[in-house]
Amino acid sequence: MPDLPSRRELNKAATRQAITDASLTLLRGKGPGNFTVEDIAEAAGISRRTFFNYFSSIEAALASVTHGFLDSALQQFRQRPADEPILESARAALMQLADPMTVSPLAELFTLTQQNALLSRSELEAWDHCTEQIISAARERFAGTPGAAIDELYLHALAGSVISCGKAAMDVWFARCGADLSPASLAILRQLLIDAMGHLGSGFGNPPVPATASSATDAPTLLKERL
Amino acid sequence: MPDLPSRRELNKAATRQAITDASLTLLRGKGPGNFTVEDIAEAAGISRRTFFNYFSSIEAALASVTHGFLDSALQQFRQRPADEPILESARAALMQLADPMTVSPLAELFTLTQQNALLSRSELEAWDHCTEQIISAARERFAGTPGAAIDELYLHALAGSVISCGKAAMDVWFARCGADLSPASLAILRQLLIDAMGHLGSGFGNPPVPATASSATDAPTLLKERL
DNA sequence: AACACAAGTTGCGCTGCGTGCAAATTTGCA
DNA sequence: TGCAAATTTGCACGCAGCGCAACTTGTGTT
Repeated sequence: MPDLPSRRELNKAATRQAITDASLTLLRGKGPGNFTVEDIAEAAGISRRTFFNYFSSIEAALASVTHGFLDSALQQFRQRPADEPILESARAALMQLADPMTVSPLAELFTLTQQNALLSRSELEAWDHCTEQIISAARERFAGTPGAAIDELYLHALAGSVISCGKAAMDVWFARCGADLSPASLAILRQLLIDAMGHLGSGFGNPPVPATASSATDAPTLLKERL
Repeated sequence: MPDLPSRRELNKAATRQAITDASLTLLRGKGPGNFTVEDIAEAAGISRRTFFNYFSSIEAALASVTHGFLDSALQQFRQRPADEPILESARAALMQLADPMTVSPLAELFTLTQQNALLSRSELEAWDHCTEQIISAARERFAGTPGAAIDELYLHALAGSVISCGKAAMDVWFARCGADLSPASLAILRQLLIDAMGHLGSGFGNPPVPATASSATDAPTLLKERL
């Protein structure tokens, strides 16, 4: 099953890639809302109609970047040991986002998108889709434990909160560092992810600047999870 | 300022209301996607063009229900005492959702929407918009405290998680009770909101069924917040 | 009350989206 | 090689969304 890259599959993947590439190029060049599906089709070397065979809208084509990104994070989550605290699994999975190769496309989308409300729709959809998949993944994990009845509320609230914290870290990081992808910038993102999950793990019990000073930027609260 | 309902304001409010009413009626009658802006305009007694003076799309018109709902919740949050633990404020604000008059329109939207991916876009947008407003509200509150520098990450992560938990409670409640608005059903919603905020406040430290049994449906973990 | 001005509504026209359909083209398989 | 299935493409249609220029209605002034 993993080794069947038939000609059809390859072509489809290539076309799909060509579409998203063309979309991103046009987004860079003309800015959001200033190009049409026909422009994309022409740039990708296909017909307008074929575009719609792959994506239902321009936004959807661009959101495929986000989808790919979140899917890989989810993949990380799934292959975590089942006996690990679930927040720790989530943290580890989110951590993989700080890799330059992975985060780079998304960061660019952020730059070009954030001001524009139109595009953010599909982005929200992508994050929401990921939330649902996390719920499934977590449900499967807990299904392994025999006795316990599965608490759907727990699953939904947890998955939603984890995703929210990931998004919060990205938002703050982007507001702070812009499109900077330098190692220093990525280190900040990494730390923001850790801190966000830390806040979540401690029930948001430590409002801004807990006791003594020490700016939260340098040595924030470590992630000393309950195990 | 509160007492200037000029004729123009009243007309606009009435038209706006007429549009959303007509939209909801058509949604009920014909189902999502089976009616046009022109239909709405006709039912509301206005021109197609005027519709677009109020809303940029059908979804936006329907989402005004959600917006109104969340806005009132936000209003509750803002008028909470500033020295109250912030999670408690959020819990109290979300609690007001369990009121039949308030939750009824939203519950109906849920019934008609949930299966349909098209509409949920604007719903997500509404929740996201509310998140941003919570961030602002919380930022203002903390700005009252003199010494502390404001931790944007804390704000974003907190607001996002609170909203996620509210959404999670609504999702689970709806999956469990459907469109049932009976007192018993609303009691369940109320309890789900409490439980969700409880999970959040305890850092999701108690996975499904902590120690001994006792189904989480009957006597779930109470909200014994840190004060 | 008549006026002028601002605010809101409406009709018109245009571009572009999204989709059903059927013909044309490409790929998989025997 | 030739047939069947999958995929691409052109065509056409209805509708969304918006700019624009009249037109109507509310507001405040003399």
